[in-house]
Amino acid sequence: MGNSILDDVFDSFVNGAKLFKDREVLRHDYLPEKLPHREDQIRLLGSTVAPVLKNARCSNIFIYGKTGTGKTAVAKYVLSHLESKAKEYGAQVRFCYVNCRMTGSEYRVFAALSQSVGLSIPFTGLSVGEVFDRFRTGLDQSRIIFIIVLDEVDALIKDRGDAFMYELTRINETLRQSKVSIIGISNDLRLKEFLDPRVFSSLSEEELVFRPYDAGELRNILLERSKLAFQDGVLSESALSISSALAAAEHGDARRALDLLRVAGEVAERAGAKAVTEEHVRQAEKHIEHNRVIEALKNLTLHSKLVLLSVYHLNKSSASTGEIYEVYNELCGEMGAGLLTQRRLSTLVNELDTMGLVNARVVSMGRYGRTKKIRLEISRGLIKDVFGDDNRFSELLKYEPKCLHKE
DNA sequence: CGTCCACAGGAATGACGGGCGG
DNA sequence: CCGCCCGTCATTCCTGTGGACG
Repeated sequence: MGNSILDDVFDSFVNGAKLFKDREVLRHDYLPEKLPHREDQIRLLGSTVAPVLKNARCSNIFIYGKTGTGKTAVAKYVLSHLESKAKEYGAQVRFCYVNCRMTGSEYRVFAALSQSVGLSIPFTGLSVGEVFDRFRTGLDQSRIIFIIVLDEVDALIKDRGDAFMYELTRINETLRQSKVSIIGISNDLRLKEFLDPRVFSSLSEEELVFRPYDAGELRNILLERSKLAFQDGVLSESALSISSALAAAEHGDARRALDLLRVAGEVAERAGAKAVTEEHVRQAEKHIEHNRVIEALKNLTLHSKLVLLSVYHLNKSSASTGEIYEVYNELCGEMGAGLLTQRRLSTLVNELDTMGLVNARVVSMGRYGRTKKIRLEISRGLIKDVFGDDNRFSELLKYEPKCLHKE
């Protein structure tokens, strides 16, 4: 019977210690019934939106806080409760949650808003202004109080500007039968610097700041969730503490803490352990980072890969833009790809930097110009692994650029 | 103390694939 | 099918600049 290597895997999965009760609870999009240490914010947001229950428009609100401080969770929590209350009181309230970064463009944001007032909008083809007009008329006809939640709105403003925000904040002036309130959520506390003062003041009739969690608070959050997520007594005290401590060090990111704990649980389960230990959390940390990088590498475009390979080939503590361009130039020739300008390469390098694959900072070398110093941020072994598996790149991995050999 | 290197990085513009309404 | 508009990627042209060298 025991004829396959899988038997072990399956058997230990079924018979081995079951650690999880419900691992979904540890996903960061899970909305718990209690949000520890956010009672104040919940009350404040709640009292701000409460007027809609009497069919009055509520103030616009701006919410600040770094990632994993519970902004999204609190907003969704309050609004879902508001929604059921509104049914109870028969208030004509509807809300629409849009994550601006995921949604991508102002066009798609307006499309999403339109959809939630019952319009269907083609995912491309119309002008932004047209979509906005349709949204406005559609909204007005629905005769409702409409609450718009724009999550991660900073992402959109930074690369599209705030013109669309201006339109949105002024929309009430042209509505007869509906009213709009806006809840903006930003990860960047300096967002006001990017905003037209008129937009900013109208947007932040109320402001709400989310402080990062400290290690103790994170510990409480994890404790609450782990009661639902794990079997009793499976999670060690030390695993709990180290998860909170690691996440607290990373600007108090609860999302991070939950990820660590979930992956640690998976690691422990796979190892057939009876409990989740500190060591499992440490492995989870590596595991998460490893996956993140591999995923990022795979999704790079052709030229970004070539640029990264160029940095790899230079193989020194820091290379300049010019050096990289030389190697990149050769690599392009080697694989017969058309080459991009140095200007373009420069922005590709910046992208690699924000992804954390590479470290780039501008330095001046005085008489010898001004350039970016670029260093690989990930292990060379990882690059070998990922690119070695790809036929198109395995050759380039071994290729020795000529420009590196002239004295 | 000015020069001048080797780029940085903004702005404007264009090519391209995709999708619309008419 | 056309004319129009979209977002994305890329090019071209450009002005700006920290600081070692002379």
